[in-house]
Amino acid sequence: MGKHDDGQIGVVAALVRSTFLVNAVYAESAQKHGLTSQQGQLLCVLMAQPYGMGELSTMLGLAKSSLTGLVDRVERSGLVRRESDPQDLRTVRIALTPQGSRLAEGFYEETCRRIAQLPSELSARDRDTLADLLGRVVTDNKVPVVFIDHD
Amino acid sequence: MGKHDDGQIGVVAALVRSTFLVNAVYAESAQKHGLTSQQGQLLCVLMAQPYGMGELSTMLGLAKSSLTGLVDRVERSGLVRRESDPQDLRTVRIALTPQGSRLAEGFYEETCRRIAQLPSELSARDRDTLADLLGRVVTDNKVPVVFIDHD
DNA sequence: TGCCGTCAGTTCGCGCAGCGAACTTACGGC
DNA sequence: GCCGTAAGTTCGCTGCGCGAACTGACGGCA
Repeated sequence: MGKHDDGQIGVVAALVRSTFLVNAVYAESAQKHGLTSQQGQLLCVLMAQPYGMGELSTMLGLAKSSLTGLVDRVERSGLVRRESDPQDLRTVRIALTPQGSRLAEGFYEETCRRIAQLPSELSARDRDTLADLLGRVVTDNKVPVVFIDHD
Repeated sequence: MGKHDDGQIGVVAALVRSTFLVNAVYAESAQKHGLTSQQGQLLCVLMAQPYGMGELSTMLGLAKSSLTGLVDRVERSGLVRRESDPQDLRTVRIALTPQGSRLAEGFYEETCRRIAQLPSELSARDRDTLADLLGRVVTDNKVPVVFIDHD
């Protein structure tokens, strides 16, 4: 923690400030697609597969009641659908509509492009190292898969 | 971008997911001090020195009208004060009150501690490397100093 | 069969966050 | 002294997030 002799930033400040940066880029990209950050995040999670409200609540770290509203708004935009499970009438599965799927793809693609540009000054080798180290931090801390990798 | 052969995560996903992680830790730490993330961020910025509304607006990436409300709420809690500049009666300087300064110190200290724990599985050497690489990303992209390093 | 604890999700009321448009006041040049 | 401009505020709006209370369905168990 704290500055090093050579003026290098501490790992804590680096994490916080890069978070600030990614937040801004993410929000900006979402806005260009008519979404909020939270809505974009929801769509990205649903790209993998449909989930129930409880699962989404856990993955996104939100109270169930917060999720109801978020899904409501996104459903109202026609991007998502509540599907009921005939096996268990209590549960609901949130799935992307075709329109939502298209929008999610577009948002995901642009967001990836923008975020990929952030470390563009780094060498390919350094980017790999960064991905490795950050990836280990992420897995060590059991961060839910709120953003997937595609091949 | 995309997964590597060895299952390593891509740099984009690593950035997004670590951002998600830091956001959560930051919010949790703020909450323990009776703050929201945004209020905590404001206090951290003001730890360095007082700023005008316009400067804060730029640094935090918010509209001026958004800042008015944020400062209002924090001022109402007695953490911050609007000081008027006799040289230019239009401008206002936002400064921490003694109470706000104490709270900011406590919040900052705990947040640093928590965030420092995130890469605790990494070797000291790897943490340094991570700090270096992320620090370069941050400076390359001209992220405002929303979180400082102390020695 | 009927009851009851539990689980999934929603509703409600609240305060915070963020925005743009319109406004107020002060500064400073001419 | 006037006018363009700059700094902040106000207003009305939507979205976000929470906890407490509620509804309805499931499933065990007698």
